[in-house]
Amino acid sequence: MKRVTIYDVANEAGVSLATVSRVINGSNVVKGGTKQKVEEAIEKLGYKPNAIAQGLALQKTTTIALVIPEASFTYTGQIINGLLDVAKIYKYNIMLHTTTEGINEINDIIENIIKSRVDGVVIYNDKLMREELNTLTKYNVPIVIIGNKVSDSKISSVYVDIENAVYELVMKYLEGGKRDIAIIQDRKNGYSIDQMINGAKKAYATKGLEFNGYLEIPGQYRTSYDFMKDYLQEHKHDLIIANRDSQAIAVVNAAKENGIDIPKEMEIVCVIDTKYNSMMRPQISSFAIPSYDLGAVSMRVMTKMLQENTDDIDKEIELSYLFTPRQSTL
Amino acid sequence: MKRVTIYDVANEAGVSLATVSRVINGSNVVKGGTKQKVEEAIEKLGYKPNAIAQGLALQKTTTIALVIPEASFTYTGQIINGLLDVAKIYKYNIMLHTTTEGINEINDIIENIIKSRVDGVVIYNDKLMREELNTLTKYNVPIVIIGNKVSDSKISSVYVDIENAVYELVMKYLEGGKRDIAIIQDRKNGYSIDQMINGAKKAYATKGLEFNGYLEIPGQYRTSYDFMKDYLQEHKHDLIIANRDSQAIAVVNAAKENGIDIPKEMEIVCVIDTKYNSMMRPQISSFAIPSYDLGAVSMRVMTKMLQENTDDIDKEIELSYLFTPRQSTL
DNA sequence: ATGAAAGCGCTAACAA
DNA sequence: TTGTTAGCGCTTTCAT
Repeated sequence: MKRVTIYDVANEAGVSLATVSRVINGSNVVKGGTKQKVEEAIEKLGYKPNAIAQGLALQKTTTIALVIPEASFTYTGQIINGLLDVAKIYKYNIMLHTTTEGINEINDIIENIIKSRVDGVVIYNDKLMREELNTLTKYNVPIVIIGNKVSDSKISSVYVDIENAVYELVMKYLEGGKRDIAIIQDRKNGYSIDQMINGAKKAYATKGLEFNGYLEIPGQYRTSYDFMKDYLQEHKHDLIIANRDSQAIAVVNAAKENGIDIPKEMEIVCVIDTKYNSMMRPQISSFAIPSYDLGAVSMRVMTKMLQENTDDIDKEIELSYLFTPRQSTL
Repeated sequence: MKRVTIYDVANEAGVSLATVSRVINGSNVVKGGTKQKVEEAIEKLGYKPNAIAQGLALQKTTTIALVIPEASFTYTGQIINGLLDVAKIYKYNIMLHTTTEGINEINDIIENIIKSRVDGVVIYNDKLMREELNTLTKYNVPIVIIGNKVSDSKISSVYVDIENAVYELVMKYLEGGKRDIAIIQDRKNGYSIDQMINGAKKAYATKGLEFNGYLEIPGQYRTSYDFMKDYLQEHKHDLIIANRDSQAIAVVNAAKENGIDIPKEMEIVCVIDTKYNSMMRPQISSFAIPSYDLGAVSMRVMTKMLQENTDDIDKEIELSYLFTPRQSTL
């Protein structure tokens, strides 16, 4: 099938290309008869407007870039779903970029994003990349950050106050006389782990105590499970807090291995959970972080930034969590 | 920052825009001195070529569309990772589209894809959408299908022979004297479920038997787990085959609930597993479907279709599986 | 080795 | 109501 352009349609319909343009853009100045003719021509030729050419002429692509860390998608998957659903409503396309480790690559991605002239970019990344973002801002690309609380004239953010979530949780346990609380992670320090630790520290400080239950998986361990299996032989805590359910599950399994009864001897809570948690026995108590909403709201904010004066919109949107007790806590 | 174009660079460097174009495209006819000047100008102005304009001029966008069913991403996530990794290598961008139920929406997506003038589209969808694909082919868009064995001049496919996988598995059990085998699903009939059933049927037929162990979750059950919990009270099988690990896990949990010992009293196998399987107790025996490779190979095939004569390349690529026994089988 | 100019397909101001 | 025309930013012959 030969490429058919707006000229072909104009010819076929016996009108000028401007008229065709008006028809496909739903202008209401076109007379019924001509509109009809044009539509028939479009139908007959199978014409589909070239979004690239439109993009050039209009200086906008109606596509936004989404940047997420490469990996499991078990968690980010929900974010993507939320984002995509809203994007669909506003007829935006999504260009997907994933980041691996390595600062160089993130620069490549940003370069790429600028070249592709997307209308905006939504970033979910556990590391805050202030410097890299500056490049984007310099080129006037509107940004929405998921998970970090930051903002300036061209940047909005949508997040959950994890620090406070952990603070409240830890406080509750401290009040209850439980003092041996640990936080586990399995990667380099990420932003959300930082927040969790801060929350715990604050809670301990409130009680005049010092928090030092920070568990980092040593490099020689392949997985959290391997580490915990060994670790739990010597240590036991009142409560272990993990970031994701996968880690919490690893702890549960390791605890079983060591004959530790959960939740009686040790309780476990995770911040983020996925559908797999619902299949676990015991099911992990968690904060119900609204991943889908994180994505959906981000995209919504983005459309706002793209339409309205950026000064008029709320640039920091906090979504709420809800602690959901399950079988891993008393 | 004002938009800087190739003209600005040309001015700054005191050359024509053609020369700038040559420099950014790595032409080797440009004299060292001028090249230097141009590069300095580019650097000074912070110029980034406009991919949209390039796309218009070159009639290609170096982006390909990826179509996947909306949902958990636990499985498709790996496919995406594979695809993205090789897309990166060949400098292709990925436009992500998800399909929900409803034929209408898939047509919207196809329309959208055609308008956006992507160079090709990779589709992973459990339903084969012959008719919809025809639209794409009519517009000469190269297509790679993941999971289905189909091909024609503009279509390639990358898949795993699930039918045969199930056939072999079922044969083994039949040989071992176990005859009560069931296949479970939780959605409308999808392509891979069809294949699984076909595989089972063939195996039974080989033995002169008829296969009728097809379990469909009735509408009134919210989840596989709810259904199985009831179902297993009355029925028990030698072997249950599930498509994904999540379903297999549901069966495991339901079996526990009913005091059925796995694998002694009932064995379970799933076709596709994710990282969560490794956390389960018992871990589900599975075929190690190479999801990542499915994505990576698809993208590789796509790049080939984009470069070479489509007649010269292998259009049906079968990836192999490997049955991996774990704790859910004897 | 470099420049001039046509063209990629479309939009939008301006004319008619 | 419709048509004409000048861009949008870049690539690529064809000259020079």
